[in-house]
Amino acid sequence: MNAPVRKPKSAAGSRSDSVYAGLRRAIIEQALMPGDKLTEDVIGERFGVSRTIVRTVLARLNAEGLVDMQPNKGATIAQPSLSEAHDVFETRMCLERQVLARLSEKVTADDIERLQRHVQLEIKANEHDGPAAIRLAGEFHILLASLSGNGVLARYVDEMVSRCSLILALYSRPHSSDCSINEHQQIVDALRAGNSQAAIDAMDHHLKAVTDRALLSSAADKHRDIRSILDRYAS
Amino acid sequence: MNAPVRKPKSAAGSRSDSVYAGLRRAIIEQALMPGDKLTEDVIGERFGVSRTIVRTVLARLNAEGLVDMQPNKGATIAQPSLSEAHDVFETRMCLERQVLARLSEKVTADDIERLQRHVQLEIKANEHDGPAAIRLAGEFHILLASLSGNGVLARYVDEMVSRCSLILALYSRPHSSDCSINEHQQIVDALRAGNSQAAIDAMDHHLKAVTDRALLSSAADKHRDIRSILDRYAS
DNA sequence: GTATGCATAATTGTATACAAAAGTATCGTC
DNA sequence: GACGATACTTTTGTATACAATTATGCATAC
Repeated sequence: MNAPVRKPKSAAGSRSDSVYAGLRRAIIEQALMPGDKLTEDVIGERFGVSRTIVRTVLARLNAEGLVDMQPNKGATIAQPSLSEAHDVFETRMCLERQVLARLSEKVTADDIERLQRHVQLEIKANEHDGPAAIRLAGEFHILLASLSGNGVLARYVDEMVSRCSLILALYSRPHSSDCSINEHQQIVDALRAGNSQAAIDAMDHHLKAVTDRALLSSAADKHRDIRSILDRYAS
Repeated sequence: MNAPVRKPKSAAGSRSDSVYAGLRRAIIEQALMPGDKLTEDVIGERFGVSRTIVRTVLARLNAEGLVDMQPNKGATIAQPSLSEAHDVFETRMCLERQVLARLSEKVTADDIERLQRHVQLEIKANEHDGPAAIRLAGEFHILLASLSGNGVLARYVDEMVSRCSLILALYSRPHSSDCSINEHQQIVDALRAGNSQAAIDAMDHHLKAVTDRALLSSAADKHRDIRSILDRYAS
């Protein structure tokens, strides 16, 4: 008997919300890539709003870790460092464990069905792999979090998941889905069976696998730390 | 061999940072109380900046859950509901457990000493109980989180702690410190002894106690002049 | 006394203007 | 051709202007 999920009604008017949603989607679907410059005028022109609006949106994305901002230099899509990536994954795992601990206490048949339908969607989207598949994989986790009934937890999970998109874009192969759908299915199955520990274990295993796929595969390929490169040539 | 703790370099220039810091401190020290109206003109006038700056600051505080904003109605100090309060405490406990799990693996003698010094500060501040005591109690947890070395985790703990100030202000006795210093000392002792489980247990017990103390009685309303309060925080 | 409309004031939402800073191109010197 | 100084362009930081919305006060009716 949860209250209807009220939307956070983010500060500014609905005008900025659509800009926010658009930019966020572009980042998460990896249309905008880490490092890309976000010039206020350009964005404002495309979305048909003034720089005032764009500015608030960029500040918000910056607070969520999706955008980097430097004084007098403007905004770019964030490029999380490897150590930051580890922090994100660790925190994400901590939060999602809690989500499953809560869920296995209170999950309803309705919830299970909704989760199962989502997994079906993922399977379908994966056949013609596109940007939608990436988004859906993340949204599975966000759905779980929102079903947990703890809004604060859900917001943090949401943030962690979207930041993972950036990490994937930086350190993993292009457009590799970060989630094996099989593992999602296992989580749903464990929840349906009412097996709390199995559900948490499945999530644990899943996120460890995601971390490995994301970071261990090609750390050296894409990410280059200028400092360490110079070190090799300084002597 | 961690990189030096870089500050988040929050989006906008240093102009807005001082307004942000001032408002935030006023909220955390409970000079501004939940429900108080935050008129953009008034704040801008007191801090000597234009509404543009104030607006970005309010949006930021809103994103952190310290300020409520409604379209065309403006901003007020947030009044977290009882259910939101529970969500915050639950999430906070989840995060702080992780902090201690990390810390007990890697804490140094230097860290311990810093924590011990902080507890001493708390003891001293508690003698002439003022707003500083409230702030210091929260900062103990923030210090723990920052020593954990996970910046993402630290940011979330920071947010949770400051939102707890609001909850305290709403549901607890005025200016009751949320933290018994004794319990802080126990955590430091457990860390010094290198006893990971004891440290986590101590934190667990502490936060449960905080939750109980927090959600006891109701607050009393007084008529306070926003302007004069802001003056104290505008420098 | 309480309620209802309307005029007025206060406040917010957004665009624009202008100054400061950063970036870029041009040119002369060596 | 490489380097550096200078003028010009672009972009950001902040204030202000103005329209739209909401709150307030006051008179009137019941």
